[in-house]
Amino acid sequence: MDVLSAMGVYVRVVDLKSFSLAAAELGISSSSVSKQISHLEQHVGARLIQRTTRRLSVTEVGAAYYEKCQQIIFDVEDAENLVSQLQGKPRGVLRINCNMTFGQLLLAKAIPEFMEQYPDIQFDVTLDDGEVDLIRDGFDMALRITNPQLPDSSLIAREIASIPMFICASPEYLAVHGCPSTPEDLKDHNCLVFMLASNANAWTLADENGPQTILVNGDLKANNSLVVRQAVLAHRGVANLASFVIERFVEADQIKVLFSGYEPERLSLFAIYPDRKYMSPKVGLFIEFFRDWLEINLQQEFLL
Amino acid sequence: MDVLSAMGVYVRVVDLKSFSLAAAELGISSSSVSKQISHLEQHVGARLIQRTTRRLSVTEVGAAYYEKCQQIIFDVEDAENLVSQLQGKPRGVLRINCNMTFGQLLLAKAIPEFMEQYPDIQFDVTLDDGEVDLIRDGFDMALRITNPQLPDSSLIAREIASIPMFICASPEYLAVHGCPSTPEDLKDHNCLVFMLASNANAWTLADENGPQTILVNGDLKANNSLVVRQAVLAHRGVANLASFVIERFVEADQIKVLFSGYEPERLSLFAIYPDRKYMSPKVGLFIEFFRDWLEINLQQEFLL
DNA sequence: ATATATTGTTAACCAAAAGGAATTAATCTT
DNA sequence: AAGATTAATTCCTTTTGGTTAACAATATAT
Repeated sequence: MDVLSAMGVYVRVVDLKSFSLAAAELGISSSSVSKQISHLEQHVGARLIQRTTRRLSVTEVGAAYYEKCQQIIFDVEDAENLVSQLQGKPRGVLRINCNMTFGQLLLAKAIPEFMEQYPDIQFDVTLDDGEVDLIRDGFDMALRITNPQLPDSSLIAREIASIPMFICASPEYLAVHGCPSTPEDLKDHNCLVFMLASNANAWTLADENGPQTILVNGDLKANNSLVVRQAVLAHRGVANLASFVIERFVEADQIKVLFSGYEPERLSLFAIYPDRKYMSPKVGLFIEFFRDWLEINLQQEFLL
Repeated sequence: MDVLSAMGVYVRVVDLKSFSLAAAELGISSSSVSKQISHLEQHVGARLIQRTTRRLSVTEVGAAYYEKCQQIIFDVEDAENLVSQLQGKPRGVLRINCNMTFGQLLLAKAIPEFMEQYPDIQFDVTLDDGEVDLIRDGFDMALRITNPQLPDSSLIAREIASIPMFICASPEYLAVHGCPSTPEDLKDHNCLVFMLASNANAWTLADENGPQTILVNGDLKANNSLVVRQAVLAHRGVANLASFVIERFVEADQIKVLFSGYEPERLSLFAIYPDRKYMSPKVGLFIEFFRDWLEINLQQEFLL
């Protein structure tokens, strides 16, 4: 039996508390999962998971063994990273997680260029805006846009770009509703918010007197900034969107940037990766590449 | 591929610096070893061993990976020990190394009794008097008789018995050569030495005035105490032998114990095992058993 | 220098194990 | 009680790991 792969299966089963979910995630059949767990139990000489057809519970022994398995799998990866590092030839699959819209608009463009340069690296890209546990979900790294605050946990978060935000609206909307000139004026406008951060409708604007935060209201909240952008383009209201979301439309004069005297609080792009002794060279390499790529392709000053 | 077993093979190949020796030791063909190493190299994406048909050298990458593999294999065993421990059901093979004569005379008797009691434990016994590296040679534990001095290294050495030594000779020898009564008298006798410890011909005897050490000479040195005993039985001279080596013959009056006023320096029996977080219950169990067994079966006072 | 022995690699082949699909069994929900 | 969900089991196919034998390369002995 391949003990190591069985350990991997076991860990996923315990994580997901389900044979079938683990099977789906690992891309194998549930019968295979069942067999592997049985074999592993036979191998260690103890029942690891108490299972009825309907529910699983990890035994005391199983819980202790689970911890060990996690560590061992981690160490095996570490060893392979070490080799890869000493070897100087990055290889293998880079499993990357990224925010939805940023991924669609920027990461999606950067990856083919990177792959051109490093043909021995494969990509496995997952875009979503939910909470991610890198280790649990098996990602090598994540790209996350958040307020520039320090993320938690044992992960390393490296800020690789600062994302300018812009309060904006369509010319047509402004023609009808007027152009807000002070932050206070926003209270009288329909503010379309991209709702991910907990306080997405608190917009912070800074001028030479320092920052101020305005609570805004409107008739659309969406968890996807393209939905918000679409509403802006349909003249529905004012939004606070990232430069990369609107740049094309600003250049085409379909969207106007407001508040030239103020600067909305920027967001930060963090590259997040596990803190391991030997980082996979793939990860380091891609982060470097992407940082440089963004410096060229993220037109930070396109309308300041 | 079974990465873990390939790691095991790799470690042995590096240890022994030979594919064929590793194959022999692991009980598989050398072609299998060759394949596994190749697969492992392919898996990690680097050459681990630089090989001509005649000589091996571990690459820089291979050396680093070797360390990792050792640790991983160790940790996997540790995890299984942990399970076994929590489980309370000792299982599996106990690989034990022991001194030659002690093993033949005492360990050999104890093992069947132990197996009677714990039928789920198998034994793999190796007797020799050479230097042993538990980890390298894959033993779970060793039993070693030495002067009561602290052994080195990262191993745990637990003294489980004190072995009385006796200066002895056959009645026939004594009739011809006389009976030595002071340690100094030994200089005039043919002293047969069991030659393992570096200073085997320095015999230390203690009386109420404290210990004194005598350098003895004779015409036989052997690295096996049964050879020495045989010489004693053939009236060749005086020897310093462990109680368990001569007891049968003392009881049968074929060997006489000398120096009732003195006590030769005792040796200690150490149980030696790796210092791991989770000791295999097999090991602990057997040590306990054997200590108790020796207390009954090692007739420490049979002729004092 | 030539022959010989040793050692790792490769190829062909075989047995055993792993993996998948479909069926069965168990139990939770309604 | 019926239906739905989930793990176990069975049967079948594919893959892997292993062996033997022939081969290539390189020390050592003569």
